[in-house]
Amino acid sequence: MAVARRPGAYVCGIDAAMDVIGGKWKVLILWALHERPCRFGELRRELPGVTEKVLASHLRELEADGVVHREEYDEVPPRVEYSLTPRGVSLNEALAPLGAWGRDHVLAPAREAASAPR
Amino acid sequence: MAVARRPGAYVCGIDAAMDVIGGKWKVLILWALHERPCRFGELRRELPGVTEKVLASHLRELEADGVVHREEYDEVPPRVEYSLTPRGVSLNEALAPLGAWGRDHVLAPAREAASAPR
DNA sequence: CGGTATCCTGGATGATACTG
DNA sequence: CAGTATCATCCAGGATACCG
Repeated sequence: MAVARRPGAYVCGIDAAMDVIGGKWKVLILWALHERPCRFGELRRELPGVTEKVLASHLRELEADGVVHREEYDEVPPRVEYSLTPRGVSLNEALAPLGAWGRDHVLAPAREAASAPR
Repeated sequence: MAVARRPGAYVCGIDAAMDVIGGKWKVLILWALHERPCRFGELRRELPGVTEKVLASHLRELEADGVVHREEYDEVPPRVEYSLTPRGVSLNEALAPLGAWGRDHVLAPAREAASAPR
């Protein structure tokens, strides 16, 4: 993924968007920030298993893609807060149908067609 | 990605869905099949740059996830046709807003809010 | 607290050749 | 035509350590 927004070569909008959310933790970061702005340490706790390096790298990419805003407070101790930009909010909204699909078709195995709702 | 549908451990529907469409070419395969059923060789031509191995592997995973149907005709020469299942169609529909977002926010650089981002 | 700097590994992807 | 088999490569992601 590195820095999303590869030079040209997008076939359609979907793979362009995939390039923005293509990191392993990116949609989860967006999901967490969707609920409220978070500090670095908070995000780390929200995403069990992510390393600092990867979290920092994903945040920088999301910032470069204009979906995450980074607000740095020049205090001691240092404080940085991440939040969604309007673009990030709209991305999250565009992701919602996909989330619903995943819930219905991946997370809820049975109870799809019209039979045996457990 | 291997075989999407990792054992548990999904935080929300979105990353579950991401696991299904997480291959480099998967959304493009879905996009191509959305227009019409395709044979293996057709798909290969639709996706310039994909190798046979990766295409076959992605197709098998999409089939295992129930979004692609594989119809094998026992003829000479051999013929196999891939198409979307109803589940695949709904996945594609869930992907549409994301595609629209990518078009508006990644492919079309300017002309967004009312100013000049980037 | 909020990172950066290195080094490293595994899995996804690619190239090529071969088969039913 | 529609793959499979093998080998090579690339790089996102992870582990660890250190810095302002």
